[in-house]
Amino acid sequence: MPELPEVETVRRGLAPVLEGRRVATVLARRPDLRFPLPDGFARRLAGRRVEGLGRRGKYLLVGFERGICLICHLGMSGRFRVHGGGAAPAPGPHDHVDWITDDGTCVRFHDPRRFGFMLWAPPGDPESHPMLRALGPEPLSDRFDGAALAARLAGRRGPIKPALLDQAVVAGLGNIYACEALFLAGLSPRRRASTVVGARADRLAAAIRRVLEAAIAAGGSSLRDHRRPDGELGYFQHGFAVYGRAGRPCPGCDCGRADGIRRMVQAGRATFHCAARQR
DNA sequence: ACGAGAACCTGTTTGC
DNA sequence: TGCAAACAGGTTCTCG
Repeated sequence: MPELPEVETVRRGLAPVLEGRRVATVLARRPDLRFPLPDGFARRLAGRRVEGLGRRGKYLLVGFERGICLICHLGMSGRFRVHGGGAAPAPGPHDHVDWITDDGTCVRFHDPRRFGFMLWAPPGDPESHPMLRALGPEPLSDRFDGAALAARLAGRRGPIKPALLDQAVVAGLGNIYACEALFLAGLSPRRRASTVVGARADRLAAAIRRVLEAAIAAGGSSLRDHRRPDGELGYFQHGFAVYGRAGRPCPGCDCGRADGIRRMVQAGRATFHCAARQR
């Protein structure tokens, strides 16, 4: 599922029910997700108060008292769901972890494909974890602009679209928003990454920021698995210009081609683009 | 150094 | 209709 806007939607949904509360009970129904659950997972969390929920790229950071921090990744199909007001529904086959807070709210992690994971962050300095340290700039931060993006793309001879999926270039883009940002910027997914400099890099950085902010405002995109923690659907999927729209007309394009949007495969992933509008 | 492809796992969609 | 192949929002490893 989840790219940056979906993870941010999850963070915003969980914060009000977790922050300031104590995790009274931890239920882990299997010992592993993508990786084994970390040492003492249930024991170390039980009874501990949640101080805050953060996010870095697609990683959700759950900060507990006394410097304990859990790094969560939703993989392709992971989702958190909040069940308030009494007993949660009986767990289904892929409901792997429950946290029951001291006011009886159940926060449940569900992940059919189990590409998601939870790991301890280094105490006191969560971002020094190897997985976070390797991340590129946070695209919604003040420091992210065309120059910062171009610097990360310098020397890359492959096409721009797969480069945008590299979390070391910019943190948080996935297949959907990489396609959408390139469309908004008018750049071909096939363009050599190192040629995205100057005004082109400015346009792309601005497009990335714009599409991510719009998606967050819409509660993310719900294609298959993504739900907001309250169970509601995101609705940014209705705002896609190109993703999943092969054979449909290109929106906002005067090229007049009824089959404006094309699908191709790059680095094993589907890429959607308008050949007339993206150069 | 970089990039393509496979692997990880399950559910859903597509195509014959 | 039925079955098998293809495909899915991610990350990491190997190989060339």
